[in-house]
This record gives sequence, C-alpha cells and structure tokens, in this order.
Amino acid sequence: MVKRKWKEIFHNFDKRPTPSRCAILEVFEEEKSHLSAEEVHERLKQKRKKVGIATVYRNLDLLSRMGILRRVNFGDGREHYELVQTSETHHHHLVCVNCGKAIDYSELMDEEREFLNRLEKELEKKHGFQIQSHQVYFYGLCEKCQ
Amino acid sequence: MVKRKWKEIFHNFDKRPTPSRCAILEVFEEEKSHLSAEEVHERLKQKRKKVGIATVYRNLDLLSRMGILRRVNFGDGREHYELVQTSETHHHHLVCVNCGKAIDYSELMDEEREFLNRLEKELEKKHGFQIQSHQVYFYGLCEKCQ
DNA sequence: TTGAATGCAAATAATTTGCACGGAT
DNA sequence: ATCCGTGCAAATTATTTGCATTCAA
Repeated sequence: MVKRKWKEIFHNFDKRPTPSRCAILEVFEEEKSHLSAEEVHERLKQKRKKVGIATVYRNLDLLSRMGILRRVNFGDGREHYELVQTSETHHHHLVCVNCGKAIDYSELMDEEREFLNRLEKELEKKHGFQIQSHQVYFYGLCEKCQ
Repeated sequence: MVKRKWKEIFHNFDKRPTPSRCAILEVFEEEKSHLSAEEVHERLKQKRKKVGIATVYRNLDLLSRMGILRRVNFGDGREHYELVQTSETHHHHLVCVNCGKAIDYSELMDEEREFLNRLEKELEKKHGFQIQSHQVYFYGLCEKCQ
C-alpha cells in the first residue's frame, strides 16, 4: 500500500517506485518515527526484504530530495530520517542529553505556527534568505534520566 | 587571554587549562562562529600551534561537556562547534539547502525569547522533559542561490 | 534495447581508541 | 611518583562510489 500521492511524486521526478523504495516507505509508515539508515536496513531484513545497505542510503537520499522524507539530526553521529507529514506544519524534537533518547513532538499550537511564520518573514528580509522550512530541537533530561 | 570564568570551569571539572585547550578556545574567540574539528585543526596550524587532530577532537568533546562549547549540526556529515557565550539566550541558524552555507543569527527579539520560554514550559509539562536548551534551524536558499 | 536501479566490495570521510611518552602537581 | 594530557597510528563507524549485472518501460 504505497500511496497514490507518492507514486505521483516518483513520476514527477522521473523515478520509479521500485520494490526497495516501496519497502523503505513501508518501514517508515509502520514505525511512525525517525530511523537511521542502519535501522531501516535492519527492519528490512526482519521483513525478509533483501535490500543492500548502499541502496538504502541511495534511496534515503533520493526520498529526501523528493520531499517524502526529511533528514533530522540528533548529534549522535548519524543521519536520521522521518516521513514528512503534509498535515503537519512543523515538527519539534525533544532530545535527552543523557541517554540520547529522542522523541518527536508534532502537536501544533496555532500561536506557535503563526509566530514562526512571522519570524521567517523577518529573517528573510534581514538576511536575504528564502526560507523553506525549519526544525526546532529542545535538549534536556527525559523523565527517566532526571 | 583565556577568561577567568573558563579557568574556573576547568577547575570545577578537575581538568587543566592546558596549552592546547586554551589555543582552541582562542580560535573560537577569534572566529566568533561555528567550526568543525578539521577547521579548528587548520586554524591551529596557521597559528603555528601543533596540536594533533585527536587532541582537537578530545578537547572539543570535553569543552562541550563542560558547557563552554556547544555542538551544532548542519547536516553536512560533520559536527560543528561554537562558543556558548556568543549565543547565550538563543541562537538560530540559517542553512542554505543548495550550497550548504550556514550563517548564524543571534539577534534577539524579546518576543521571541519569551515565546520559546513559554513553549519550553509547555513541553516540560506535557512530556515530562526537563528542558535545558534549544536550537532552531531555518532551511532555504541564500541570496546567491535563489 | 536502453537507461535506471541494485548488490557487492572497495574507497572515503569523520571520529575514536590504544598505547607509550612527557610534563605538571 | 603519579596521573593527566598528548601525539601518532591503527581501528571503527557512517556513508559513498565503481562497476558489472539485472530489471522494467
């Protein structure tokens, strides 16, 4: 069940929704969370899909460039990826500085969205940047580690 | 001119303000910007200070754990570091998705600070996290790449 | 049949580690 | 004398690349 929307995006990019690519997307749908390349590869193995690690890397990159996935970064020395949910205007991360656990936070306050939009406009004017997206990270101690 | 405050911190951590450590801090004072380990190493060479790359890595890590430096991350596959001082209250980054150029934005709007503090409180309550700091990244096209 | 996609192994790049030495306390 | 900090080189980890093969339009 690879979504029609995705098929369309593949078509727009002149890329094919190959078995490996679909399998990778399935993994993300099932996990509903951020994963590293190695983790994706692991999940695929568990599902008896044989996809080489190089292909995983190549496709995570492709899917990010196509805007289906988004790269996120928790400072643990490897890239993580997550599904871009179109419904979600933004996306925050809470990272535990002790155990490294990272949880996603995507509830949305109107006020918050409005504020960040305003801030983006301001920055565009001030720095000549054309801003496309943003990410917010909060660092601290999770419940267990306090 | 390694600041008294830093000496104190070294002392609190039972660590010594060695020549390499001071030289590294000097580099950051002069640059007033984020640097990768390799860049720090390069600057040290230019200043005729001979510090091995392993020592640079070890000390960037140490200085981060001591709270003098902060790790920042631009998704280019390597860690960057910056002085915590320069960005006390908060610190934003504008990253060009085309050329990778990353500029720092540390001007501060009262409104902005207040807003993020409020948001932190909210998240602490909702997720049981004890938040210590945050980082905000904006992604888009810089002036040249538009 | 032709270019796109993949697997595998080798190559790179960034960072970490083991170990012996030198210097400060 | 002891232990911290360091340099060097080797090891590890994450990611990328070259190339021959396979696959799909």
